[in-house]
Amino acid sequence: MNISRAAQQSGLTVKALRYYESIHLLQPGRSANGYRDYSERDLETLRFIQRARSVGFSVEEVRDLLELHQNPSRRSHDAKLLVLGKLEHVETQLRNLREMRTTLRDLAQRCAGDESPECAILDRLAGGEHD
Amino acid sequence: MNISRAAQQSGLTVKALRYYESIHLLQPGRSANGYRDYSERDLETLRFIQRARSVGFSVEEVRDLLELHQNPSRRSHDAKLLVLGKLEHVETQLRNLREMRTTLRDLAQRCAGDESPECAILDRLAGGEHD
DNA sequence: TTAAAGATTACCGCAAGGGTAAGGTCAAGC
DNA sequence: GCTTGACCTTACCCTTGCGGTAATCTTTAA
Repeated sequence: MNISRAAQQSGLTVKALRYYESIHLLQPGRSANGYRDYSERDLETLRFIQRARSVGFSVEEVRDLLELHQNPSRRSHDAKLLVLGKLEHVETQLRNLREMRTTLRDLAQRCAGDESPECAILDRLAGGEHD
Repeated sequence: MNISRAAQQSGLTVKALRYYESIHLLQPGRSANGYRDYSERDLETLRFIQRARSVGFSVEEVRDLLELHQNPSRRSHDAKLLVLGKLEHVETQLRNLREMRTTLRDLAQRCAGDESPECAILDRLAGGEHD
């Protein structure tokens, strides 16, 4: 199957597939005309990659996951460690974003948002008094 | 004041200050020896930048905020729009991360995490049955 | 005097592809 | 046979926000 169909069937982009080949994450075969030729097995791998990426894993982490996936003598312990590590990372990001949200809400709430130049947002960012 | 002190006093890095100059966000003066020379006003601007960045604004958004800050005939409406836009963006990210967290927790919970190769995480990523 | 500390510019690198150019290939319609 | 359009190829630059390193001044302290 050619690249655009593989992209479509996996939920990835053509650019991404070519990129994954360039970093040796997934090497499809080639047809006689030089076109990339994705097998059914390649497609399953692409779907694996897509799912892992959508959960937040980096491409390098996906590489590790794929290796485990393809290794029959793996220990589920190792896969779980990757997931727990990512989970922790996600929770850290969540905390940071919640803090940002609080501050942004606070800023927005104090600003009239009218035609006047008087603006609590800018005052605060400038280090103005808090309350 | 020289660059390292300005960095220290603003909570930014020396590299960041040089970068901000290179993109014309803040142009400090120069001493006779060619060293950058940050004034007190520059320092306040740097602190403004630091606060805005820490709340999640991109450098280009900070540029807009600075412009408003320095424009006496601004309308607070414009500043508020920037904050509300950023708030929306942060909330979108929060939703995405919460979804990732749910999936990751689900994955972790189903995996024994022992010495066996049997692993629900890898099965799921491979498109295995759900429940 | 000399060595350490701090400054300068310049360039390469990251993540994860997106965008575009210049060109080969393939199938359909005339 | 010919052309057109859709699809494929490689190659190279762009993005964000700096971090790291090198080679080269300047200043400061011992």
